[in-house]
Amino acid sequence: MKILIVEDEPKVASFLKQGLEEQSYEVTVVFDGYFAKKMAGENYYDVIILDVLIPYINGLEVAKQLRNEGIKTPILMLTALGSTDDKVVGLDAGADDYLVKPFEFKELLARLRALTKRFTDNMHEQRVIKLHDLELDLDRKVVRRGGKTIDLTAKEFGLLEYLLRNKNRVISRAEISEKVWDSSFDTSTNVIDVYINFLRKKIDKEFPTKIIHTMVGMGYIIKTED
Amino acid sequence: MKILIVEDEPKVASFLKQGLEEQSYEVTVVFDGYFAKKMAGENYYDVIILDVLIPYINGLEVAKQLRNEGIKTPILMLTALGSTDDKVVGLDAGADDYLVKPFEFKELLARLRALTKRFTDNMHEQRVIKLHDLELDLDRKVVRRGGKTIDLTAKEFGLLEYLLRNKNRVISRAEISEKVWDSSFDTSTNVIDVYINFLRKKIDKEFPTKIIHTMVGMGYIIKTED
DNA sequence: CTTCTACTATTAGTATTTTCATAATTTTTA
DNA sequence: TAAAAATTATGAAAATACTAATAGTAGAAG
Repeated sequence: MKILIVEDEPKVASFLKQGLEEQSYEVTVVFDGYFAKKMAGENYYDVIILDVLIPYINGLEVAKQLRNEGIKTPILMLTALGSTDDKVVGLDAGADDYLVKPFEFKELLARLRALTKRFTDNMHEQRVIKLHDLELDLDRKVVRRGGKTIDLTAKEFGLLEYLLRNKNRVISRAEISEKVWDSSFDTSTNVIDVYINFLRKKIDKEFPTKIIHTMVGMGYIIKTED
Repeated sequence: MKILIVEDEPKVASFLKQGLEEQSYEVTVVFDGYFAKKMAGENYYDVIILDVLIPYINGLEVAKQLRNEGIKTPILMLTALGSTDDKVVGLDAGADDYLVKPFEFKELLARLRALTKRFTDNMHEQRVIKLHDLELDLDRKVVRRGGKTIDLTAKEFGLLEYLLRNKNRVISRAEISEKVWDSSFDTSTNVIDVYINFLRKKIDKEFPTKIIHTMVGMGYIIKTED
């Protein structure tokens, strides 16, 4: 998540930068309106934190001009001026939110979350379960290992997903039968064994570190260490 | 522009209603969380103004539940509690903005403008969905690929739109049935398969790179790479 | 009335899942 | 420790499930 901070007071700027980086945002700081426009125009940011009182071009003007250029990055306006009129002007200039200094850092964080939420909602982050060098991609329904993409059938995928969600834990055949085949366990069949075999061929065979292990008399376990 | 106001204090409610109607918003007022959920679920609103302290289900819970249901209508949270923690909780519950009572009406208006702007801006930029050399034009309801304009029927278009909005993700027939046909999945029909076939004929057949892919036993996925 | 759309029915072909027989391995028993 | 028993692995065949493709029908739209 990339953030552009536009703030000329060094104290505030470094305080923000540090705090946000601790939350693992990628932070860029600029000190005046001129650079703010330039950076926002040339780079992509998830949010812009924009102080109103900055050199050259003030924050309101920066917001207005960015919007005119069609840049829709959410803007959180920051200022020492707390009157309603100031807020109204700021919001109408194109800001999406407005925060009055001094503010508590956790409120800033909450407002940032609110601003970026809509964005991340749409960009549904891809759901992936990882173990060692193996990736199970729940959206694309494929597995990747060592750079290679491996196709699995529906049952194979279902079985591997269940095992991965329960990695480092021995899973009995009865449990697998119930959760993956959703039926009570039937001793007269060895489908599970067969599918374990299928999985091994596809995801373990050509790799030195095996991840599927048999626990004789107990079931199977998925893990990396031997 | 339609607004839902959720506020149980009659004075505040009627003050808001009157003021907003003067600004030519269409206003609906409900007095408790139960009705709020019901109305927001069944009707379309551009913004919801949501008081925190309301009967039955409090505002925070209403916001949370609406978001869980996938309703993304901007929410402006309203409350007498002004502490930072309250704001943080409110914003994290799913609110897009937070206003502390008492507030000036023009600040409310400004924040409403900011909230609806963001929303309507998004609407306008999403008028064309692209993937590779395929364009889905939501205004003209046509598809273009390789310079050619392809006409689709309503159902074909609806299906392709849904798939494109979920590109790079395997979509099950159940999901398609629910979202495109809005009915629960019925195994006794193969409409979906047939429509996939229609789409393939129209948008994939004469092009080397296919974008509709079958994942046997799982559903369909739209993507370019093989 | 004709054309178009949404859908159903059916088929053949293919991919997947399961069963089964046998081999290999591990555990138990003597 | 060696043989027997139990458990698991594997390959191939059989059964089943799934999908593509096409033709046909009812009803809406023009």
